[in-house]
Amino acid sequence: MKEVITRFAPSPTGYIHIGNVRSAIYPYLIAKQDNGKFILRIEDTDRERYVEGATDLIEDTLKWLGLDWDEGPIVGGEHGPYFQSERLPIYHEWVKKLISSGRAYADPTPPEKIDEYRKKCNTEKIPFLYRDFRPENLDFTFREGTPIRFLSDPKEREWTDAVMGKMKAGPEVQDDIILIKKDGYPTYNFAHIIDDALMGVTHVMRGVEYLSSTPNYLALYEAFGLDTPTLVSLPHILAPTGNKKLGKRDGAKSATEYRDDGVLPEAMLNYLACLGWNDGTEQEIYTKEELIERFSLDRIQSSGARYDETKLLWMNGQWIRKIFDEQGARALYDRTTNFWPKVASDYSEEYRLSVLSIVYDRLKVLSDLTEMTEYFFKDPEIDTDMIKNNKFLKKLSETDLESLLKISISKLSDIEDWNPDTLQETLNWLLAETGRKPAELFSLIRIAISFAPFSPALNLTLGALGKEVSLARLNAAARSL
RNA sequence: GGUCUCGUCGUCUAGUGGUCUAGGACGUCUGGUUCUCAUCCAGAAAAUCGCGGGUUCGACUCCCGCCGAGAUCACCA
Repeated sequence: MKEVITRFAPSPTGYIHIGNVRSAIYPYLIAKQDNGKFILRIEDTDRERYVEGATDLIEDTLKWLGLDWDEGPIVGGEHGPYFQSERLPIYHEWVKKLISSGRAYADPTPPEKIDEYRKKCNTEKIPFLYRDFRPENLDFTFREGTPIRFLSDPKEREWTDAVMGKMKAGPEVQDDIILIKKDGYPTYNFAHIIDDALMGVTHVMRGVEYLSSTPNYLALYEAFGLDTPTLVSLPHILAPTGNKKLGKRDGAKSATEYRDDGVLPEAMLNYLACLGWNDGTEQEIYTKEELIERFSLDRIQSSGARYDETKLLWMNGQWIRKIFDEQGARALYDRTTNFWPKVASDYSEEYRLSVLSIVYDRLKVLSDLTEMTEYFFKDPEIDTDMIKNNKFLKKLSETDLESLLKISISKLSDIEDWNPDTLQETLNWLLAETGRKPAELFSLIRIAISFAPFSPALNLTLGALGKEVSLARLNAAARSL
């Protein structure tokens, strides 16, 4: 058995949105499972749609997700170059082979003429096939500036798709496809076949939209005498609404946007891998290593799967907690660098770490940190309405509130070893002494020190804030009443 | 229009003829965890398995037809 070699072959036409990264994940997974190779190839044969910088975006995305490629841009490899635009001589050499065996011809027919043929077929309601309009005396010479077409041999074809199963197609879908465009660049249809063969690719994975053109690819493999790789059609990821595949028009974000919002690559990989695939167990959270071990082509769903950001976010929360619990606070902290509020930079790393340790379990995305932790780094703006309108506090009089705060301040001031445990003891004592319900006393203190809609457990929040800051804020709140 | 693909809770899915009065997860709702938010825990609602025929003692599972949705028919990939 040959080693598994797969590739991800995007076009540098802009950022790759999440609907497309799955077709990088799956090939990566099966290559690694087999200890094989994963290749990155840039299909930049459309010079009009080429976008400067798009290749960097693609590379960033793969790197972020941990999908390291064994061959391709940056890392090189024995089958390069990995940009199709640098492989023109190769395509020309191969197309010449086809021409000399009489299976490809130069076609000078202008596009306008072809459009005419097409329109004619449309009005007559018959399928348009270029081979029906093929010039009479075929020109079997390679010439610059003239498109080269494949001379098709339409017939019944059968093949197996790893996801879709047994497939067959009749001659009515096979045609004289363009191999080399007028500008000398190859078409996707032709280039990918040559590249995959030369690079030893064993599994071709791509979206289902290529299923219809597969018979043409089969004809090409046959004409070249090349082995057909295992073909794998990946169903579309559907937009949140409607039944169309997820695209940029639906606001599909790039993977890197999610990164910038504080989605962990582990969560993204996990979510996308399990969108349309499962291992048959009830497990939901998978590490990359587990995915590599468990992934199998035959369990890829054959129907499209809807993209559900809510579930991605849930999974991200799971991963945030998993990393904290299994790898420690420090490991999670290292991921949070870009997400703290600006003022946090005035504080020590140790302090930020202690804040993270008490808020991490309520983060959905790391960027929640920005708003969620502001009061740990900056005295909050006092908003007495927040106290007065609180559902537990609004029935208390101002004097009640004031005396509650006073006794709390004085008792808390007595704490010598300020830590969550001693704080809890004192809080409990205050509860007993004042006869107040936790809802009343705790709400008051919590609001007074944070003026935020929510905070971690009171003793933890006070503990992190420290004695000095906590008391100062309580005093300030008391004065404002 | 031709060709092809797909069709189980709102969503992702389990399910390969009886163990399915259809299981899990997200989301939703209800409780619990000394206040809040979140986590966590417990529980609830939620799918006549697209529809109609067959085959069979028995069908979500097999066959046929229909319907619905999508893809494709470029010198784009």
